[in-house]
Amino acid sequence: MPVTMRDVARRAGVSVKTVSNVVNEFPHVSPATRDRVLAAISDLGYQMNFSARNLSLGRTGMITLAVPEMRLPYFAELADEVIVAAAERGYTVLVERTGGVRDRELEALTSDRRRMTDGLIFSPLGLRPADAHRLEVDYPLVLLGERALHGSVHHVAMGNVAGARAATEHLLQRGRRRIAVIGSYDERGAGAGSLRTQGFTGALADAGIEHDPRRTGEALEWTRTTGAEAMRRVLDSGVEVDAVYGLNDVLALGAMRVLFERGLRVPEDVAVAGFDDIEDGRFSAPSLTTVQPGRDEIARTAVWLLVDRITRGLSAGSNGRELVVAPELMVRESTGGETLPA
Amino acid sequence: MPVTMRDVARRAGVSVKTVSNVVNEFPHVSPATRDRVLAAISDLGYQMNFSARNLSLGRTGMITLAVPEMRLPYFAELADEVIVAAAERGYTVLVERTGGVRDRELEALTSDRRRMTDGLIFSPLGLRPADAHRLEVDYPLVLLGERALHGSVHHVAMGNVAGARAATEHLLQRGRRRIAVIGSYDERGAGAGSLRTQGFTGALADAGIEHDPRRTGEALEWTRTTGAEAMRRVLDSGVEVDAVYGLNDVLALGAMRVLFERGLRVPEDVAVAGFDDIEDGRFSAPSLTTVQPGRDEIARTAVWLLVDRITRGLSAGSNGRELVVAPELMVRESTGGETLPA
DNA sequence: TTGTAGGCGTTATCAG
DNA sequence: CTGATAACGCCTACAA
Repeated sequence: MPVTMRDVARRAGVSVKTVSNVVNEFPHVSPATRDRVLAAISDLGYQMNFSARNLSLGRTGMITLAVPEMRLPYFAELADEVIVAAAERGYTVLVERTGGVRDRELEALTSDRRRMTDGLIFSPLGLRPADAHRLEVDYPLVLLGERALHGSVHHVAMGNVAGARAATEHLLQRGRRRIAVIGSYDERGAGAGSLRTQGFTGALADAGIEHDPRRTGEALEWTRTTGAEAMRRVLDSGVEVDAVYGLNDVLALGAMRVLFERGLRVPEDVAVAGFDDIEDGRFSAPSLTTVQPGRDEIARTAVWLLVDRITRGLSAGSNGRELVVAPELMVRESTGGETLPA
Repeated sequence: MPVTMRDVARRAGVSVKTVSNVVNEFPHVSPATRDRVLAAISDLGYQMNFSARNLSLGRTGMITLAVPEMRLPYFAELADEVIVAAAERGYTVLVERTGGVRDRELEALTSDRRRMTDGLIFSPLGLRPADAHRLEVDYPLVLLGERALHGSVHHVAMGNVAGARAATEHLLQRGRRRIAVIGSYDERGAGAGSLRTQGFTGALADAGIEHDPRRTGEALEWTRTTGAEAMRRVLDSGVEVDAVYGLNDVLALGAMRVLFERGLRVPEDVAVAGFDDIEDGRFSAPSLTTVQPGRDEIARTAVWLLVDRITRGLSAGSNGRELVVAPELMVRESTGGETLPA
């Protein structure tokens, strides 16, 4: 039923190989035969069978992007960038959803489905340092966003510590001294949480400020809901707060929502800052001061590194490099910055 | 270099067919040989070659989801649901980004890359009614979110008209009479824009209210930015406004941002409502009244319909059905609803 | 219950 | 520049 190259060849009165040459824009084909073949292709409505081509070539032209969830704005925006960058390199993107759960992340690394594509861009959330060796897989892999896990695996990291430190220092410069932090981390975790917390506490320490543990609002999952809950717990503890640092933007936005409910003004009563620079924060009221981690550069770099490894036939373990993308502080209204004309 | 079934067979001292039987959990295999095969598989680290299997089977176990952009929260959340539903049916999801641009949408429908998967779930934005016949492709296709385009193609629609009408009626019930609408549409478009506008104007007409065209804020793209710009234009026209209906939530949020800038209180001075029920709206300050279109049901239904068509070998054109998912009005603070405990 | 032969549609090799 | 022919790795008959 489906039209094959053989059919096209017969129709055009040439061999299968010639059809293949035409389809793949192989240089040495005489214009005459080429036209004949193209005519046959359009007459018959021929379309390439990718499974066959992939089998023959030993590659698929697809890569997998494994992320926690699309509904987390950071990953949605990341996915957009990855898809665009991949398209530029002639690749198409299969999205795998891990939920940020360790077991599912390990599975994404080893499952059969992984074999459907040529390589993996992987943004883990639940993996622990002890899992590092699991990353030394025998196919092309590029890791995203983390540093603690690296081992010898290729990865593109963001400046978690530096970014959080810059944001915290900014709050200090605004005269805030009772800064709450929203969104804690699993101590065994290797994720952004612990790194950003390092940046936060480091900045406080440098300023000679002691952090009251009641000002820590834990949130294992990073969503608006958990951010709001954590903020409530901090406020309910009775401790005074004149600023809030959310370890990412959705946490900060959830916290800001609670401040609003409690009648606290931002930034007059409480200044707020986040991390990620998602679009929501640019349009919240007030707009959110945050750290732009260089998402587009991260995505682009990851794709290029991966494609490079694919074409050169390198697996994850060999010769891994670390690239760190520099973060940038974006000062907005929530810390008393300028009102941006959106 | 790669381990094949042949290698496993040799190692286990059986035939290739037996290995295949074990791998595919074919019932009639003696436990003894099965164990032997499994041992060989794990010894050798065998992993199935999907290209070969796909070629043989004539199917890939992948479906394509074509959407405008992931960074639009509605589509991000939709993608999550689609990925989960597809996984339940044993499928994996390739994401195609159309940008909502007509040309790219047409290309997604016909390009070679489309052939890499077994079917397509397609959410068009830029197509016009005149393009309807282009949807009668010869592979399994399920259309999302639109009604005007249907033709004879299978599709899952949301209640655009009913939802927008319900939201508008709600604003009227709150005593608002000078309602602006944000987010216009291409008149030739077949998209949600025209349908939701119908719901909006229908409700006004039923209430005997004439719509001042200065209260229409056009926005061809639906983003916070364009919503904010449209809102500014409406306000700058000098026309009075006591409510705003955003044709989707990001438009409404962008508009709300401008109201905030101008010192207008929501909902006291201006009530605001949207469409989509994205997570942002539940945590904005104030929280956003909106229409929940039944996103999870839409995604699940679309996947099941598509898989059904794939397994039954039906192409797009034949025997298309339309399923409409009922919308639900979510009343929140932006129209004076209860303060939700987030 | 297990093995053998043939084909899935393309691409690569190597003559002509 | 073009055409046979043999892989690519797996699956479905059909046989044993």
